[in-house]
Amino acid sequence: MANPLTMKLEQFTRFTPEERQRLDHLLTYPTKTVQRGRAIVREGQKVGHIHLVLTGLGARAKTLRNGERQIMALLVPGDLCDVEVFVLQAMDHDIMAMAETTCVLIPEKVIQELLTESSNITKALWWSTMTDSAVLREWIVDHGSRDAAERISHLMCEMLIRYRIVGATTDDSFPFLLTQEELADATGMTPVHVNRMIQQLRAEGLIELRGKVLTVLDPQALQQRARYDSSYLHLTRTEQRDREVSTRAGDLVSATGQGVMRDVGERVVSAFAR
Amino acid sequence: MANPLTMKLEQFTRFTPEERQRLDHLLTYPTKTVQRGRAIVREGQKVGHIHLVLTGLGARAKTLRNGERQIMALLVPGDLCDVEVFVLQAMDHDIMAMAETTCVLIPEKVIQELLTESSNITKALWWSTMTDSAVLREWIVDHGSRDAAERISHLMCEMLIRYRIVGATTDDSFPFLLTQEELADATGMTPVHVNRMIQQLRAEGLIELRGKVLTVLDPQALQQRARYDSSYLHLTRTEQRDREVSTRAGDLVSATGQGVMRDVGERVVSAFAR
DNA sequence: CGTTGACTTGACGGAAGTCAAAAGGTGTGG
DNA sequence: CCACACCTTTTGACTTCCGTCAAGTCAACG
Repeated sequence: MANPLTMKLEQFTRFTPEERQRLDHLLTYPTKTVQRGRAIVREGQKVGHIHLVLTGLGARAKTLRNGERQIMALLVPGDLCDVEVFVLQAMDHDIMAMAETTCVLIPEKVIQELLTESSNITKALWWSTMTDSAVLREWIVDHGSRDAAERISHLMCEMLIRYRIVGATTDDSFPFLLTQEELADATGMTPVHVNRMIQQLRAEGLIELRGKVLTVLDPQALQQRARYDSSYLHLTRTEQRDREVSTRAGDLVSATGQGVMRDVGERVVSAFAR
Repeated sequence: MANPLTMKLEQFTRFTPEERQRLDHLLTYPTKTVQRGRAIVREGQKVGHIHLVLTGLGARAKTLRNGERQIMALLVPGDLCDVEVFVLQAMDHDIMAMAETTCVLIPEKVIQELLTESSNITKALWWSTMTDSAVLREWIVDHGSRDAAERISHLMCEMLIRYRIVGATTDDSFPFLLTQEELADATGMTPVHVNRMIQQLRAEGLIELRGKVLTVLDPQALQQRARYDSSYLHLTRTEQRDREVSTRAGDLVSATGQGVMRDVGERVVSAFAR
């Protein structure tokens, strides 16, 4: 199986065959599958391992006293759920499964070893948490400065890129596992209004959403509609970093692996070229 | 001068005299003072040192094409501005001075040395970035699930605690350096409506805001008004961690230093006891 | 074929945005 | 020390985007 974590981190750096092996080794730990609507990790909990999403979709969520729920982040395959366990007492929010979701449970000390032994992987993991913060900031901009239609299209643009990075898109289609109610929880609006906005985006010929698959009909136009600018994802792998690791052996797809990865990177960037 | 970074990090752990000295040493690096309205760090920039706020107030902000500005985070004394420089290519947002602000410029490699040499300080810095993320998430909840009056009072509750941590409050008063327009940029509303909500909070007898000083007249009530729950700040220093460092020498205030720090910690927690 | 959950549609109300103008501070220079 | 400019705060009238409530459609599934 492809390693979504590796695919994601390779947006930042290139790994040596040994580093890739180390990352692949992480997938050998026990997995846990959670049904839609149930919690992957609960607020107040403190567990000894880190959850890495392999398939499905997770969401960081807080439920307020009045029963209202706010989704603060979405976790796609390749995302780490709870790096905070290293230092924090307990989770300050829930992580819910928005669809049947499978995670690997990586023991805390395995990550810690990784962090001490490979500075390249360490940097990449650091990059990962930094971009997670950048996504949080962008969501604040979303809620503060964009109207309903923009918020929804912005989220769709972001998801398209993030799914593409882990190779979960076919052209401009990808699994859109949120119900409209959950989408409402994520964008801070009502399900009714979410529905109206989706209709509108459909009417504008920007998207097609049927079943649980979203097809972006005109990425350029959708991006413009959302006032989307992907720079906050910090995707561009630099020439300098590329040179640091001069040779790269084939990966999952053996001989053609390198080509595949390059393709992904280029497609991701080019989809929303400014 | 008191070290606001130390004061903040001691919410998480206790330091040995040596560790405190290392932290104090950071303040000896050159400082930079930025006038209100000017940038401390600009989007796209990549500098070789890290900014630590000593006095004043900074704000992470993005300016959209239409001139609208969104403030995504506020930086009070003791906050680090740009830890991302370690791994990211460039800043994806500006850091603006909301008032005359003084920062120390700590060379990147000094921080890196710190991270490799003292695991206690490393953990504390890690805690700091984790709580920064938690604050971002809470701001998303704010924008998504709270109405105008709640958003403003929530921000005031948060600021009261954060200023108290670094010893910048007198009772329940603290410097409130944002104009109503800037407050509007932070809460995602219009200056006019911010004004109306402030009037309302005044009328309800919750706050007093004159000049640049905010006095919280009834912390309990304001907290309730904002549906505020400080647990996302992860302030509670555990008994376990307290035992790890059994003795603590006096600090800035020499003999009475320990007592002072304890006081701060207790006051911070007790102010908003659940 | 009835039940359930997700999506859709319409009518109405309200919180917050918009526009505009006045009032209150504050600093600077004459 | 006044006068002026400038910024911030305040207030009022009007508009609009989105929330609310409620009913209705549709597909999936036992």
